Amino acid sequence: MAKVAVVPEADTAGLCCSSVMEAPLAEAEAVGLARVLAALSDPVRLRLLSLVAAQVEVCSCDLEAPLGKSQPTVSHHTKVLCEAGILVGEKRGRWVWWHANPERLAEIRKALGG
Amino acid sequence: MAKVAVVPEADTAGLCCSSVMEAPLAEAEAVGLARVLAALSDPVRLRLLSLVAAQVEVCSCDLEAPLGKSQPTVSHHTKVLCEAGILVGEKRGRWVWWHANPERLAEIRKALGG
DNA sequence: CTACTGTATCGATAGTTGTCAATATGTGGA
DNA sequence: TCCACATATTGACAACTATCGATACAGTAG
Repeated sequence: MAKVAVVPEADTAGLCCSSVMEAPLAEAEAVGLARVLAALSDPVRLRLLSLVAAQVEVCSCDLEAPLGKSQPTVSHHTKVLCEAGILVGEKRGRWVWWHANPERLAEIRKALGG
Repeated sequence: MAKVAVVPEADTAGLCCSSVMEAPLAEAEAVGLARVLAALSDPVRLRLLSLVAAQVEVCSCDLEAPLGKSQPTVSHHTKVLCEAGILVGEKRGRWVWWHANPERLAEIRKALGG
């Protein structure tokens, strides 16, 4: 192995083929979309995402202060966003650099009728 | 008063002026957006919304069977979606008719970088 | 007014989640 | 090797939520 690690495993599920506003959702589609939206339904995670998106990439250690949260809490939130495919992390040395995944956000908007 | 009642009170908060992807969110913006997204982060509510949106309007009593949930549970979910401004209810006689609020969905998509 | 019916609310319960202190893991430097 | 530091994980706790049975409320019809 010689690969730069992407920290937690992302849930790359394809959200849903059609939009919520078009046709009744199947149970599995609803569960998948709800999972991703749950990742976004927390104020700390939304602020975290906006902080990362505002710059090209941000180190975990630079998130604690602006968020006002402890290191384990920040780690927890980055993990949730990463597993939802919204954030992508890259470990370089001792640090993990996070950047947003705009395509995933586009998928979510599309599932919401965009 | 002689107005056809809109059942629960909708939270008409303006979500946020800018998108999550553009600039760091203020605490209040994050809380408001998170509240609305939390209303969408449940599989039952997503299916409920898709059922309502697929038709012009749907009566509460016609939701229990397709959702497979009890009447109090359906009532709970419609209330949550209504308070988030995503669903609008109109009481006519003994029935409540629900229809989707596409503008609210558009607001949400915009806040998500649309 | 009374009976019936659709909806909302209450109370209880099980499951989930955000938070942090403590600890473990991993990485680079001396 | 040993230390320092960035991050992840664990364990515990409080707060929240989805669910349903029981019940209250609000209209309609008789």
